[in-house]
Amino acid sequence: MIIKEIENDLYIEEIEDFDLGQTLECGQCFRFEKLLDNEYIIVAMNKLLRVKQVQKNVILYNTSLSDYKNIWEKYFDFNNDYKKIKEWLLLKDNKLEDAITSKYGVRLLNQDFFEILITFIISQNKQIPHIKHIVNQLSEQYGSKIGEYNGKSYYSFPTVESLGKLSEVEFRELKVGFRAPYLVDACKKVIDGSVTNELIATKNNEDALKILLQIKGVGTKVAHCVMLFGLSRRDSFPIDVWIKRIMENIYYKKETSKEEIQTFAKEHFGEYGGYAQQYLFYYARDNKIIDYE
DNA sequence: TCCCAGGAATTCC
DNA sequence: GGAATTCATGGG
Repeated sequence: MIIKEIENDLYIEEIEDFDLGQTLECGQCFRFEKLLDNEYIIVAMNKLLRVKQVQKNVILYNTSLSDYKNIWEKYFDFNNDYKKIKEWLLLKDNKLEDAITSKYGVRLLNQDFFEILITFIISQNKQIPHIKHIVNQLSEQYGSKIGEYNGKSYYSFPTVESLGKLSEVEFRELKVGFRAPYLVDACKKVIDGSVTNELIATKNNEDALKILLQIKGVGTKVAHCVMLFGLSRRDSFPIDVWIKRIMENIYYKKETSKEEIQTFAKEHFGEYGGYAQQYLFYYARDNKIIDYE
């Protein structure tokens, strides 16, 4: 991998195991728009970023080397060795071969804790396009304008201070429905310090989950998503309808409880559970895997 | 009209 | 203690 700063843009050359479209569209992230094939605009980390991929080269437009080193290298997980991860998973289990081969370019983004917490509380029992819409509305109304592209304005994800001021009624105006009180409770607990990034970072998995589960509306699945996407805990294994379906199809050949799948994933995939989960999730959803009967 | 969505809380038995 | 129902909202 070679990094070059040319005028105002940053060029990353010869990057392996990365596909921009797959990484953004695999379901881990909601604040992006496709501009062209292999070209996207992303809102993350209080910044607006236009990115383009041409084969194994990636261009981050209007980005300095220091922003890359301070923000984007970590965000895109570029200093992680996915060749090693995929080899480990495939050696462990060739049942993952189709998913990993098909979704070879997914990287797990290192996203902001509070944004992921709020987003995945909203996500429950919703389809991805609608989640995107609500998070964009939320940002437009309560975030800060961080830039324009093609005449369109973009807004950062709101801070906990600004969302903490909202009432249940104000959340309902964003069409979050029954999740409104959950969002109020999440903000309250982040502000009063009972559920924070810093606190959870010091805990083992079991205790970290317990802390997240204190929030109303955060159950096992959302807690695992927060751990995986918002706290970079790559051994987490969120089990939603798609994961349940594909695990039943690949491993069990019959209807199986989430508890049983959770225990199996922990034993079987260990510290790489999160990667396995994301390859499987994206593959299952993209191929419209159906319930096992 | 009915069914489902990157679920979780509540109620029922 | 596990299974069924309820919770808003939008889309197919």
